[in-house]
Amino acid sequence: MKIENILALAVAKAVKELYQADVEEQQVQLQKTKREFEGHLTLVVFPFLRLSHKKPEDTAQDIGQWLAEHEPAVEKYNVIKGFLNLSIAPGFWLHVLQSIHADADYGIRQAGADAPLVMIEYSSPNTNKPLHLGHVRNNLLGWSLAQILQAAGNRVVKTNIVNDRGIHICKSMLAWQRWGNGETPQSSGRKGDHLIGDYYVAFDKHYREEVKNLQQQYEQEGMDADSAKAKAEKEAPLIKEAHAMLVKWEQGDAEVRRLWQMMNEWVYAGFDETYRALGVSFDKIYYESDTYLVGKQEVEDGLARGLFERHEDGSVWADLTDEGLDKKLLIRSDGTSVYMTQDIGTAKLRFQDYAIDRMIYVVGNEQDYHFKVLSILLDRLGFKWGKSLRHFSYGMVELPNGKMKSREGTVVDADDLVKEMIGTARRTSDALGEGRQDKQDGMDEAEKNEIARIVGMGALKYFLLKVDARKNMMFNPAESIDFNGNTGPFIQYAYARIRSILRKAEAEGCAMPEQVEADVPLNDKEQALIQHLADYAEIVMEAAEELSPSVIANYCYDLVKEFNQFYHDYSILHEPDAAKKRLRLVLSAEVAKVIKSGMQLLGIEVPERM
RNA sequence: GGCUUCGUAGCUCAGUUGGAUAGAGCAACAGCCUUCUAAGCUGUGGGCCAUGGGUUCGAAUCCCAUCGAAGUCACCA
Repeated sequence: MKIENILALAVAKAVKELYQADVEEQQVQLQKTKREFEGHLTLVVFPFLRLSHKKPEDTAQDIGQWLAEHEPAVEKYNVIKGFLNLSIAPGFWLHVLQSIHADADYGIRQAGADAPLVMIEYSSPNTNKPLHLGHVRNNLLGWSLAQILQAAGNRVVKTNIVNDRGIHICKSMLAWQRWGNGETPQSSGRKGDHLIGDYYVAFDKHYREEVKNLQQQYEQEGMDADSAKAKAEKEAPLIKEAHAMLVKWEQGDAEVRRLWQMMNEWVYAGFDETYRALGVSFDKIYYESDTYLVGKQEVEDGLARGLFERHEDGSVWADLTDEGLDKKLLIRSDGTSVYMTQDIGTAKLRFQDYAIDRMIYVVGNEQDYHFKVLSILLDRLGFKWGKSLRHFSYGMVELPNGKMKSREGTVVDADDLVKEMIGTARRTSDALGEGRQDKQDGMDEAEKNEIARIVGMGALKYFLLKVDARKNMMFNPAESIDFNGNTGPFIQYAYARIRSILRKAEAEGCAMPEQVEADVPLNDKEQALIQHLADYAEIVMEAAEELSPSVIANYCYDLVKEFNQFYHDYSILHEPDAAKKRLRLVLSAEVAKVIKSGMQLLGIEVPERM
């Protein structure tokens, strides 16, 4: 049982006996005692004043006295204003440490066969360009959320919806046809998604040129600038050709489909590589080309049931004005489907494939409105899960000079970023290796590279996950990523140091004790560490409930900070008192265990040495 | 303009059922490697928690207004 619960119970009892008043266990406010005061847990007594009819100090004194006499876990207490600071007996902390020590999967709940099934959609790339930093944030958040939900006892299905059809793909296809000379990833040595991205950019470049020329022509014919531009954007030969290609695609034209198939395969091969580097994967991948017709059918059915309206030009709309929203287009006048229609189809297929209890979409906050509408539409269409779908809305990554825009070339490419992080990690390791002691002593090249990969990716992942996902975040390519301070490598380093100590202890023949011995005295830092470890199980549940990887990240950082202070002040291997040494070995091992577990929930690996 | 979200140190960020003197890291300065890995530890300086009201024993946290930023309001996805 957790110490907070034990004390809450005891406090309720104390109030009952002292003031003859009933207090719910829930109402008892216990918080960690601030560093500058003595004690471990602090009771806020203000809520009890109306029961005691006494001053805060006296009330705290009363309750403290009672607890010290009746509750064995409370060793002593002190009162500062309305705050009752309680010191917990060392024996209790040893007991807590033992329970953590005995549980190999401490903090993790196994999902039973009847556990809730959560489907989590993330990544959702377009197949016309490579992944960038924004996608990286999405992928890492999605993966981490899946790990956290699983650790909290849910069954989790990770899914991806690939936007593999539409005008954007046709643009790349057209550009490749026109200027590609049959270039392939193999012939050019270029990663497939980048190759396709190049042609998308090429299309845009030529298209803009056409628009510019046409606009000039229209203006000379007497149009004003704005309408000339609008007309030019529609009339440019390239965009008309792309549209014609899209129509052919929808009609199933064999030639176009073959090209589409081939180029998408290139992109998928490229994405797979990036996903592998990021350490993410999916249980089930959906393709928009498979789901958009389902969505269209669903909308037609809804139309037949009078849920939607068809305009004169043939387009289909949902009227959401009674919900305080606008009217929303579902099917274009030319009969093709839009984004919303496809999402309806995808949702339907998913719930056919899985008995989903909970659906979570990891999608950027620029789509808040979209998911609000999707939820209402699914509900109206009669899907009982429509109302309860959850849009995990995360903020965008901003660059010092503004938003990332692929057209303006202000994107941070995912592959480049990964490469750069790993390279920086390697150079940092090499530089530190030249110091007083060679950290890389005895490592071969492969091992050095593997550590650089783990550390570089750890830095990147931690940087993106430690901040509150809902907020926009700033990424300064020049100086943002650091390997010191509140970073992934800081935590990984602490882990590697502990592992090193444990290896040395083992080599000395000092085996890890099965049991934590009772009656070993504890100093403040040891107690604080145990108290910190004791929170982990609750932190995991909290992270799952709030869907917040940053809760885990910040917990791990605090834990490591605490450990580092301990590590600095006390020796472990050189501790002369054998019982004390055994205790510290257990304590260190448990800190390492929790770090590893927490980092795993963030998708971050920990190195045995670095 | 309507709606949504956000505003905490020079910079990047923590701070959730309202609790003590608002915390880290980076950057600056000053210390600590002859003992377990210095990617570390210790110290100094740095704050009108955007602004103004309100709610109460108590507000960075809850409510209202104002200012500022971002997103969205497409026959793009």
